[in-house]
Amino acid sequence: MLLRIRPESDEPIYEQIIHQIVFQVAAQVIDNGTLLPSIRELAKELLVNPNTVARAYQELERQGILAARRGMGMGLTEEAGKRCRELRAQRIRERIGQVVKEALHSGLEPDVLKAWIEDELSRHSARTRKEKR
Amino acid sequence: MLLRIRPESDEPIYEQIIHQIVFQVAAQVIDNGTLLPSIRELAKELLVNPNTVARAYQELERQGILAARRGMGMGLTEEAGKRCRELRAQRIRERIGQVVKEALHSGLEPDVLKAWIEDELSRHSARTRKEKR
DNA sequence: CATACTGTACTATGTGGATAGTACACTAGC
DNA sequence: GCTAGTGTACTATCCACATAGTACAGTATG
Repeated sequence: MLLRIRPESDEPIYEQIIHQIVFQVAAQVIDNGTLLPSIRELAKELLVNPNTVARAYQELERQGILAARRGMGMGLTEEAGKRCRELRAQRIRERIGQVVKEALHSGLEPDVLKAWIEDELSRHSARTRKEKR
Repeated sequence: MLLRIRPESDEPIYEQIIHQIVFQVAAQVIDNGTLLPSIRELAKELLVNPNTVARAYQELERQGILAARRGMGMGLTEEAGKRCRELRAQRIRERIGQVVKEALHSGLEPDVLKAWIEDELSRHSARTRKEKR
């Protein structure tokens, strides 16, 4: 499982883990029923404390995306795909709304904002077409 | 000066103060050369600790937007307008880029993303046309 | 000059995120 | 049954943000 953690980010590490797993499940990079790496294993891979991974896993379990299997690890639920797509939509729409609201509220002309959005859209979709990074 | 502080936000209070002042200067709601409310005064108005306001003012001074006038308060620089418009563009473009990158990287179809953006754009520009909230 | 305001600089406390380390109960696999 | 791995639950420490309170140097204003 490929996760990119930025310790210096404003977003807490345990939330980065949560949302990146949610996004990968939504993108079907990880399929329903898959067994995720154990807390200690993922912690070692991400150079992060096991407690931090445990907190992320607990939150995902609370939302019905993960289910604990003692002695084996944490597995994805059957509803994981559906729920993750819902969460992805919720997160993205909320963040778009924040930026747009903030930008217009700051007196920025809507045309300029739309131009910037188009710019970023083409920039990142160009990268997506070729490879991931 | 109208600032809306959300103590429960992920964004630290002192950063909220900074970026809201920057945005209002960029929008020319506050003109160059204006004298801002004193640290203690603004702190009382925002129901926030004076130290928090002081930290925001110090950062704005460090960026050449504010200048301290002992006994009077903090006043906007002559370059304040220009610098604040630069900072506004930087902040907005960066946040747009993050959301777009995240969304496309999560396997979301570009068409869906564009639809969501159009939705939020029309929603908030409708509000802007009438009043602020 | 005297007062009241200004910004600035401290110390101390509380909270949440993150780390470190330990311990316990459960289970797959040999 | 044993071992090694699993999730879970603690305690302790560190750091940043925010708060509370005090003190000091400079200045506008009377």
